[in-house]
Parts: sequence; C-alpha cells; structure tokens
Amino acid sequence: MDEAEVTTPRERYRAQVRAEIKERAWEQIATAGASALSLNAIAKRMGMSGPALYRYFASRDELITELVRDAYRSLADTFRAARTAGADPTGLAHALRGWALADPHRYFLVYGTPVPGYHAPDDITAIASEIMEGLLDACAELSADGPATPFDAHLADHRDWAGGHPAPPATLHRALTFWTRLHGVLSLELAGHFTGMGFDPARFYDAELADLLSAPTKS
Amino acid sequence: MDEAEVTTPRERYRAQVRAEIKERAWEQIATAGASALSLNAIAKRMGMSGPALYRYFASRDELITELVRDAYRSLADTFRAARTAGADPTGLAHALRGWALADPHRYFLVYGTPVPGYHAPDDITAIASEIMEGLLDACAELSADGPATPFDAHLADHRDWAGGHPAPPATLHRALTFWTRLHGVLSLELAGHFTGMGFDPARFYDAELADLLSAPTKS
DNA sequence: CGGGTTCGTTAGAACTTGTAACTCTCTCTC
DNA sequence: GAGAGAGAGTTACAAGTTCTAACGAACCCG
Repeated sequence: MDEAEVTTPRERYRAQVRAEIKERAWEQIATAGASALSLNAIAKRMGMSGPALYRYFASRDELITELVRDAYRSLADTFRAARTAGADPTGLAHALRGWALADPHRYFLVYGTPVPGYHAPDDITAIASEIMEGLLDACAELSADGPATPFDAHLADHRDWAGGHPAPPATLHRALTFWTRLHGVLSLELAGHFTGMGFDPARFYDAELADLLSAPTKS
Repeated sequence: MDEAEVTTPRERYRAQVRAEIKERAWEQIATAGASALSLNAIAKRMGMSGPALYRYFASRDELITELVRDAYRSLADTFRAARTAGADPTGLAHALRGWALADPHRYFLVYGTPVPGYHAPDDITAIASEIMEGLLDACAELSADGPATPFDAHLADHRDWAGGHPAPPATLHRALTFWTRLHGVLSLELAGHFTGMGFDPARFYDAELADLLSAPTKS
C-alpha cells in the first residue's frame, strides 16, 4: 500500500467496473450455481451489451478463476481474523462452518467438484497453503501426546506440504483430520444429503469437533 | 422379472439405443465432467442428428438424472455385493474407495456439488436409503459399547432416517461418522486437493478407517 | 395390405461464448 | 487548449448449445 496506489481515473473506473462484474457474478452464482454463470446475463444486468465484458475478463473461465481466488482469499482472511482474535481449533472450526453456511456456493467453489481440465494458478495454491498454515498453528496449540500411529510415521517422511512448520507428525495428522472430517460433514450438509434425515447437522458437526479435540491419540 | 419381460422388438431396440446413449454420456462425463455433457455431441458420435435423442430422453436434465440414478444404483450394488461376500465395515470402506477411484466423476455425480434447483426423485432417495442400510448392517456387527455421547442422545430422538433399523444410537453414530469421514478424505483426494502434498491418500484413508474401528467410544 | 405408431430428419427459435470491426469519448501530451 | 491516441462500448457475426415443430419414412399389427 504505497507507490502502487497512484491510479489514473481510467484505472479507477476499470477497477470499479471489474468489481461490479464480480459482484453480479456472485449474485448469479448464489442463485444458480457457478455452472450457470452467464456473461451475457451479467452484462445485460449492468446495462451494457455482452462483448463489453471481454474488456475486463478475457473469458468466462478467467472470471470464474478470479471468483475462486476471491473465495480462497475470503476463507484465508476468515481464518486469519479468527486466529488474530485468539481462536483455538474450536474457534477455527466454527469460523469455517459460519463461512460455509454464509454462502454455500462459495464453499463449493473451493472444495466442490473440480472442473475437468482446470488447474489452479500458483497464487491460489499459495492461499491454500496460508489456510493450512493457520490450521497447523491452531493445532500446534493442542497437546500432541499419545502413541504415534503408522500414518504419523508416514507423515514424518512426507511433511513438505506443511511448509517447514515445526509441528510434530501427530499435529500434522490432527490438522489433516481436522480438515477432512469437518469437510466431510460440511460438504454433505451443504449438498443437502442430510435433509430429511431428522438430526441436527450442527450437533453432528460439534460432535465431530469434540471427538477431534478429545482424542489426541489414535490407534 | 416375470410378465413384464414380454418385449416387442421396438421396445428392445429402444432400450438398446437408450443404453448406448447413456454409455456415450458416461464416456463424455469421464473426460469432461457432467457439466460439459452435450446431447449434440452424443448424437453425432452415434451417427444421428441432435434432436433424435429427444425421442429417448425428454431433456438433458432427464438424461443426467438417469445417470445419477445409475451411479447410486451402482454404489448400492457394490455395497450389496460386498455385504453378500461377507464384508465387514473395513471391506465396505475398501469397496467404497475402489468404486470411487474407478470413476471419480461418477462419485461426484452422487456426492459432489449439487445442481442448484435440482431435487432428487423419490426412487433415488430410496436407493440412498438402501446404501445407508448396508452401512448400518455392517456397523451393527461391531460392538457398540462405550459411553453415550450427547450426540448419541440426540440421534436416539432422531432415528427415522435409519428406517426402523434396530441398531443402538452409538451404532447410528458410527455409521454416520463412517460416511462423513471417509467421504471427507475421498472427496478431497478425488478433487485433487492432496496432489502435491506428498503423503499417500490411501494410507490416510486407512488411518481414518482404523480410527473409526478402534474407537467405539467418543467423548 | 392398409393405418397408425414411432423414429429420424431438417428448420428454426432462443440461448450461450467469443471475435472482429467500427464509433465515440475520454485522457494525455504537446 | 488542440490534436492524437488509447480505451470503452457498440453492432455484426461465427459456432456452439438445448429444445420445439413439422415433415417423411420405416416398421408393426390387425
């Protein structure tokens, strides 16, 4: 936030239009999902003709990539804010659930069915690492005693993804289970697989969370 | 399989064409995902013009619904076969993973990002119940001792989804965690979120499975 | 062997993404 | 300030998509 702030009026206008396009895109995604996102519909809603948008985004895919990036960024910021506010893993888990419920389509943009040929650009994977780092930090606050499992040993040999984080393998393991178990409950809930089953997904989520915290050791 | 078997040649032809359409559809899904499924492309590949397919499927959505139904059916059959062969929960888990890895897009058709306005027809939810029943049966073979958790108590009051299955709440709980935890690992693996992280997803899956089996009690 | 069902066709409407060419307007420089 | 040029928005169009409508031809059945 320094010298790069010098913006010409044109640049400011351009940034504003880009932002409005993304805003409309989010609206459309929220109601119809990412696959139904239509550049033409966005343009019409903004009072301009279709091809005009191509001045701002090279293609529909580029717009979606931008939205995916924003979604990752949003989750990373949510985690960072929670951590800054002193959140432990429980706080992080609730922050995650709140973030997911606030906009399910945004969650699926990050963790949903992948687009066939799509490969995330490097900066997005960097944000993903930032998210994982927050999770690792939170998990590192918990005790990591208990017997080492075979998978812990495996992780000790494959810990590059932790980006040099000094946590012991058991903590890496816990961070991974944190991720996958909460995602397991959350994604099925958001996809509607629990509707009609009667039980309260929030309680199930909390039960999984409690189990995650109470069992520092696994066989 | 009795009196309804009398089929005219026309009906047999029709069934065959329908089957071939679905076959091509699966090929296309396997390479480009469900969202990229194109009736026109299928028709051309079958040597006929686009609108001809509408004699066999009322719309693209109906074809996809049919594919979703087949996917559910396929998973239910896989479970049933495993159970018939005497599989315990571990066997079921491995059957699930094998089924998922055999065709990731099929897995996502069942458990992936939901289509916005889509609502599964009753017969599909019936197949889903059948799948859950197999899982419950398998879990019922395990001991269900250990202290009851608050969520167990909640489940005792909301067990309609188990379809009258006589399993105790702890078993219902275990079946649910079985589902969500394995799905959590599997879906992230299939979506490619583990690529580049270094560890072996299969070992992680087995570790989650082992934890699921070794901890009949949770806090 | 006629008659009706069913299949496949072409034509076309209403969409989509994306390119090309043109105009207008704003901005920047001289 | 005036001119030149960069950039925004326009229409026109190509090549797709799903899906409807109307027509011809093949087939099965009485």
